[in-house]
Amino acid sequence: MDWNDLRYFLAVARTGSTLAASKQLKVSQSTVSRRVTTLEEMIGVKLFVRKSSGYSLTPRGESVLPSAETVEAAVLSFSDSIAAEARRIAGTVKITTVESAANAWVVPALGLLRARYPDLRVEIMTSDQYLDLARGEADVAIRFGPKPTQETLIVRHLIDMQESFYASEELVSQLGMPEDLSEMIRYPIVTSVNRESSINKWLSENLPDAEVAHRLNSLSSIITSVRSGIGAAILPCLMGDDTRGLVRLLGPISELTTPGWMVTTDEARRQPHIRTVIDFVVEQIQLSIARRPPHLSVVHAA
Amino acid sequence: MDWNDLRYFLAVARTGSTLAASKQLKVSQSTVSRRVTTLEEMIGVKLFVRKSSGYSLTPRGESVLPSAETVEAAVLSFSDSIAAEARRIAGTVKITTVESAANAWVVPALGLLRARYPDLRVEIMTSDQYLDLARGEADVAIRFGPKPTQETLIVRHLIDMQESFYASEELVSQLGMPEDLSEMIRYPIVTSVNRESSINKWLSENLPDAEVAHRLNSLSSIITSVRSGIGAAILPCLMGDDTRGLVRLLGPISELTTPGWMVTTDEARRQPHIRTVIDFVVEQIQLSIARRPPHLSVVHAA
DNA sequence: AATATGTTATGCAAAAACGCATAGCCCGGA
DNA sequence: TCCGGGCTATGCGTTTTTGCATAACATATT
Repeated sequence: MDWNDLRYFLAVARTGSTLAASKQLKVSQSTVSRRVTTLEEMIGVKLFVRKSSGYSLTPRGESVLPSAETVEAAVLSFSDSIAAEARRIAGTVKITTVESAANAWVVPALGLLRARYPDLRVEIMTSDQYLDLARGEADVAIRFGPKPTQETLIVRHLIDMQESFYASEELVSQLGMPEDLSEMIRYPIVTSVNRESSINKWLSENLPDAEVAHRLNSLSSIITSVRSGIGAAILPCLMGDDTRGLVRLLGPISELTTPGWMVTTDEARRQPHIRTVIDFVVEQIQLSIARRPPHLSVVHAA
Repeated sequence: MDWNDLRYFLAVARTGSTLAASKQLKVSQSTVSRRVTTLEEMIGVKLFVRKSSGYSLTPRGESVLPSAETVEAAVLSFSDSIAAEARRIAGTVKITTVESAANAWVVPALGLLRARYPDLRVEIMTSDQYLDLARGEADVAIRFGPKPTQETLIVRHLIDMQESFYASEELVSQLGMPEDLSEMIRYPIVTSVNRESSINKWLSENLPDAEVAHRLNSLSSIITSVRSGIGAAILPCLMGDDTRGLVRLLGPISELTTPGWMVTTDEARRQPHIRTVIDFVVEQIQLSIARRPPHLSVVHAA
């Protein structure tokens, strides 16, 4: 016997028709009709009399209704016990990371997190500087670069952040999709003002003749300029892949791949609400990686 | 949330592995694995820790286990209340009908009837004579022929019993499948000894030149002789279609089609156990008609 | 009386679930 | 150290389930 069928039975018993029940259960009327029939066949009891004005309970149906309601109450209590547990997770968690990771991972996860743990608050502080976890400036950080080594920090490897060239679809159709790095000189480059950044260093080493059209000081403004077709830029795949209108030009640049880390302190990790957020965000990151379309999968450039 | 998933949760919690649970639930291991994962995603709680030695409950899983067991108990009690109701249906019911209907419908239904109503006994008396319902010689009769008219009897139309020519597959491959009635003269005929029977009358009118190879006095012996390849016979489709090795030669013979009736007395019908048997048998007959293969569907001969 | 609303059951195509087969992991015993 | 047994997860082809569209029917309303 199918336990789910009891829901259909209850809904039809209450609404008096498979059509009304289907709306309540948010399935099609045909499904309700068929599930109820299947249930009757399984248990060998006609529960309803079918008229063209609707379904009404037979005496036998009437007599088993309380039993079905007991099941429903038990399931509700099961759900409640989970929700109650979730409510015990409460408090505020401060997360710090760079703009791209925040937008790609943390912010999108917030909706589901809140649905699941209504009493949890998250504060996100995007910054290119490292906030000091030990001093309590934040509870959790997602950081990129070499693995943090301070003994007081608890570090968990997340994923490598890859960088790649991006340009607008329009620009690509004008200038043509480059086959290898040398062809990138066709593209004007938009990049950051910080000449010491690893991206700019890589550019001057590997693409010294490129025409740098503009230098901007924030990632989001670089993205905007790329979308508007001004030129190509090296962007984190995290952002480039999720930005409509942008096309990845070449594979990820292996030299610019940097590992990402979930960092926290032992003290913070002991607090249930912080731990909950960490686990949740890590899980969401794994999921978002898993459902990435195959053509954007993580492949190192040749 | 899927109520069924609670069963998978319980089974895995009890057996300690998806493989063992799958055997207990008689589904595949992959299904168990996937259902549990889906449940966890739905409720947003990791219920198990997965090791290659099996699944073991997390603290959260441990804490919701009692709730799930409550649901299970409620479902069990639901089933029990149905079984208990069925046990209240008890007694002996005497059914009389002809051999073909008994074998085709009543006997096959007995297994399921007994599973559903363990305290119900059925006695089947096949007879070509009508037993007297009013005198209590039987409680229910399935009869063929013109609609019974006695006022004291309650009559319900079942289905028309059709008759058709049958022969063994072997004989058909020798003599060839007849295209129309005239070609039936190729076949030796086996029929009943009773020259007044409607079948024999029809034969002498419609196939006067047929060679009657044998005359036998019981339907089952006629069938046996047809199966052994002695000749063709006009048989009820009910029996011919369900007998392995027999092939229907032409469409049903419309003149020989006789309506079938479920007959009982008002007094008998008032008794719950008799009524139960009637309803059950009628239902099974409808089902057996519904799942008849299309090439044997009820079509009148041209 | 015609019409609109609400209802059921069912054919058909799309979507989801399932089982099979398999690769990989871990642990205990030869 | 290697093998065997029990376990998990997952790709793939097949079966089952679902939703959509529809026809048929009853009921109330215009």
